Amino acid sequence: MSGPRVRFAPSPTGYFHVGSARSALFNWFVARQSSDGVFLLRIEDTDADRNREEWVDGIVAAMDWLGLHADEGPFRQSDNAPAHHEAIGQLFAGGFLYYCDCTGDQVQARKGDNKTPGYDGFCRDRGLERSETTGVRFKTPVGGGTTVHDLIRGDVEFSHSVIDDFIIAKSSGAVLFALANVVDDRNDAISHVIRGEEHLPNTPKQILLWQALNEVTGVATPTPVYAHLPLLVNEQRKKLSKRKDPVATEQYRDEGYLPEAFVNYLALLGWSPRGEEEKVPVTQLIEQFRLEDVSHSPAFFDVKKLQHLNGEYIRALSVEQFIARSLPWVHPTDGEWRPSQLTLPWTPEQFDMARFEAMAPLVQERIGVMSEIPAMIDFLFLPEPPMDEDAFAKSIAKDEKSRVILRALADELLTVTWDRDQLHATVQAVGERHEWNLRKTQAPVRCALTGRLVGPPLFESMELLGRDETIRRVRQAAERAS
RNA sequence: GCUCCCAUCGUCUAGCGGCCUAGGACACCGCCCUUUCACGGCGGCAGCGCGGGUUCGAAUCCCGCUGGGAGUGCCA
Repeated sequence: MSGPRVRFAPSPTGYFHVGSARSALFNWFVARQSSDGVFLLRIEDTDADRNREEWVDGIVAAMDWLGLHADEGPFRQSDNAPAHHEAIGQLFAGGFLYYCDCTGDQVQARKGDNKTPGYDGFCRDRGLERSETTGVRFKTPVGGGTTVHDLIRGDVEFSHSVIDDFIIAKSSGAVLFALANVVDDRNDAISHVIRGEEHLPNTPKQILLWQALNEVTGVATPTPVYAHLPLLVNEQRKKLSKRKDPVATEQYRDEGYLPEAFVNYLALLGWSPRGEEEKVPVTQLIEQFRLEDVSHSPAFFDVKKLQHLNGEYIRALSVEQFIARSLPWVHPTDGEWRPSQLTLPWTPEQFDMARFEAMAPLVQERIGVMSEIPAMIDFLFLPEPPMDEDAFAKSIAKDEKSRVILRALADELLTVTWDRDQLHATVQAVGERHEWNLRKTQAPVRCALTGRLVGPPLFESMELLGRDETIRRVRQAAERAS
């Protein structure tokens, strides 16, 4: 008994959808559960009008990022065209197909308000020959029905009376998904078809095709086990839309979600690990995952929860790891991956690795995504603090006392021992001299130094900035407000 | 319209007839910690869609209703 053979079969028509990522992940889980399981990647590129080569690269890159490496492939469905056409020949010989030259308008006109869905079978017995206007249709059996055995949903029955004679090849000769997918799954000896719920309605068609192929080829391959995953939906409970919803996996990568966190979160959508802990390493995810346990109802992709989990993963990193993995967002290297559209406020020359390393542990416990890092540390590298005018107005310009304190502090800073504890004591003392507590005093100082009212701990920041620059910024802020 | 799927806190889920006065997590709200913001800790808010059965007993099984979703392409 050999292990499961699963496949992920995306079409390269856009960014790598998070729903696709989850389908890929669940397939990968199943493959990795057996030492001899096989995870196969097949690019379903039969729709020449919509496919673009760059999207293929995108899929591969995104899967690579998530650590979902294919054991076989990536294959191109288009490379299998000869097999698809051979299948059509065999199915024709077996009497399963016919040519049809009806246009959509004609079918519509004939059907009127007939409620039966799909094609009306007009050409079924016309015995048309192949021409430039004929598509190829499958003769769906007239009576009976087909049962889909679904690991997640149980048996789902479809009456043949509601399955029309569907098209399997266009008049151009191009073979369509319905057939190509089945031919390839047979040839690839796929044992489990794990995919989105939207495919459930066309599964009986594919089973019919599979059985027909078994008959005409003389090679009886067992139909695969099916598992249809619940949809991923948005707040409106609608299927995640490429146009309206943030569904591009690439975008999450750019924003600084860690792949291990992303994988962990994806696994939580429609499934849950044992116990009460949700942050679970991928090895345990693989171990515990069971298709039978996947939930039946749609799941909302909750970015807030993703971000929380990501924060947990970030904090679980050692400082060294955190620093190394921050680099693409703070000091990207030529030739290495970097977030697209990343614009750093500082130049590579201005970046100071030592300062970043000193600040890193403080940053690490404050962020949910890596892309938050630059705004927390930019003041360390820029010649002038990036001044937030609202913050300046509120903390410095508004109250004369804050300027008085700033000037007094600048003088004190001239002689104080330059370490965080002394700085702490000094700022506090100067504030208290003017009847301001530390909470209140730190605001104008922080603003003067960092340009903002929120950020990493103040005294460590001062320490790193150095005496001269700190004093200069404090004085400058006080003058500017006068 | 037709076919199919689905239904536990706002969200993701645990629950697979008694362990449930329904557990966890996110979000939200308090409190503590605290130099801001976070992190962390503690606490709180909040749910089995409705109606019938079955059963000694139902969130769990069955039926109906209602609600939501998907499919209904010479797309995948």
